[in-house]
Amino acid sequence: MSEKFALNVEEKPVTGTQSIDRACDLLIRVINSEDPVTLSELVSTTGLAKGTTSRILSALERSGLLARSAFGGFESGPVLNQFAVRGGAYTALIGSLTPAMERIADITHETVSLAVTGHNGIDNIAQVEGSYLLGSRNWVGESVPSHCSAAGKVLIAFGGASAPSTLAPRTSETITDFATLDAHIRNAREVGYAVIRNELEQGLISVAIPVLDSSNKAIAALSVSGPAERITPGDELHIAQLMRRELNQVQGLKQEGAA
Amino acid sequence: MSEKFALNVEEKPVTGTQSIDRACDLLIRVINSEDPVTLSELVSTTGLAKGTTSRILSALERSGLLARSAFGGFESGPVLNQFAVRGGAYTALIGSLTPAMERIADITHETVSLAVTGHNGIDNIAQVEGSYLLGSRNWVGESVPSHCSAAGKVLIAFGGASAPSTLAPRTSETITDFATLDAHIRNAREVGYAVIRNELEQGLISVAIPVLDSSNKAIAALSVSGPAERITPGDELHIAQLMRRELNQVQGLKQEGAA
DNA sequence: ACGTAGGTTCCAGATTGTGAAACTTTTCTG
DNA sequence: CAGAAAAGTTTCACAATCTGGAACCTACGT
Repeated sequence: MSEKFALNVEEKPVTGTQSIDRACDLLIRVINSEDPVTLSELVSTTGLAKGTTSRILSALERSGLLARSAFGGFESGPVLNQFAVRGGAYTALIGSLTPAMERIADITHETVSLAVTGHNGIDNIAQVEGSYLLGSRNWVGESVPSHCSAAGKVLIAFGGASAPSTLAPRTSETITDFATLDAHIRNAREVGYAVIRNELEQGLISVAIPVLDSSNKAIAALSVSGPAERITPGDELHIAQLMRRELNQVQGLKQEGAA
Repeated sequence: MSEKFALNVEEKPVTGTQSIDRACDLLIRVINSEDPVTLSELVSTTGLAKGTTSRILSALERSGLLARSAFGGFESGPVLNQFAVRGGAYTALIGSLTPAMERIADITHETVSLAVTGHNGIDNIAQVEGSYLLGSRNWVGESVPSHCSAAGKVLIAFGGASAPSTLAPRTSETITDFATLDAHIRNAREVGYAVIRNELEQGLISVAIPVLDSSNKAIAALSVSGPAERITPGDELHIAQLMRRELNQVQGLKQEGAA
């Protein structure tokens, strides 16, 4: 269960859904874009035929998933915006962990983040700011590769995510070989927490622990992040223990996974 | 622009997107459902073939739009959940109006709501509770038909929504003929606000004003709701004026529509 | 008024999606 | 714990559906 980092290059052809795959791709491109995206932009980035793209986007608009902004260009439609105000599936998790995150931020004065396994990396879904002026900006809604994120390492270590198939470097210290990553994962599994030091961004340290369900599988990761000047290697264990202590006081967490 | 209530029964055949339409329909059914939905449930409610449904749902899952819950059944996937934590497209609007809504709730002690035109009716996207114990429950994330909603009437009156094609009754006092609805709309356009009295639910009164963009088109509706015992016909004008006064103090609203 | 870019519609053709049935897996039930 | 039933997946031949190039519209900008 841990030796194998065999590249998941199982080339499943997956046939019978060309148009739906294209529609999903277009939909995701639009909703992940900050600003409205025009038809032409989508045509050139996807390489699809203009007519095809127009037809698919019209179908998505007709269903209410997308909408056309007043100034031309597509953006998320009423159906998805309404879904967003309802809060999506992470609301319960965020709600139950926010008090603990606030206490950790109070004590450490550093930024505390909550992350889950996303479709393409690790997704940050909540964040509580510490009191230091020098701290992380708000990265809620963003994704990072799992191999250069402390949250990613614990999620992999505790069965909440699978190892990435490629290890793209972000800094000179990013882990780029599977043996080293494996070592980090094994270590995380033993000590119960994981760390990144300069692996995502120069000077950024992050310590993460897993949030486990009733079967001890990670459903999320809690982390504290700050500059290398403040978080020394000697602090890592203490931060992890603090997080674990606060997390243990959260009620009803173990039920979440089994509900 | 106001005489015509001609039923929009333009039977556009719309061809060339059967599979995408089906995929959108399935996706929306899943994300609008409170609990995870199983394949069989979707097969029986949509009438699609089992194999087809399975294939489409797999494609949606592969893209990350849907996910399979631990106990079987489909639910919103990481891509959409991540979209939700980012807040969707209504965040800016809600953020700029919340202070005004809170002031209105302070003064009236009633529930204040914000609604926009949705894909299928009027969507409630934000709500501030008044201090009365007897008040509306939280209906953020829910939709109501436009003809029996005060917000719906002003949205129609000020070009933010089109009149519905059918007038389904909700109570004995729901407007069910187009002539009466037209009269209400015209009146709303003249006086600048709209009211429902027992038209959505017995005993529920609601007064709404439009939130206008730079071209005086309604982009949303602000409303105060409460029981008939407290909100008398004589109060309606005062409530509308109060809302207008508070809304006029909101900065930067007129720009929103033109941004 | 003219030209250009952005977007929609059309249409013949074949690639793609379809659904019934076979097959596998999971969940009841006695 | 077997045996049955329900739930879900895969297969396959067929043709209906989707495709993409080109023609056709707008709506700007000059």
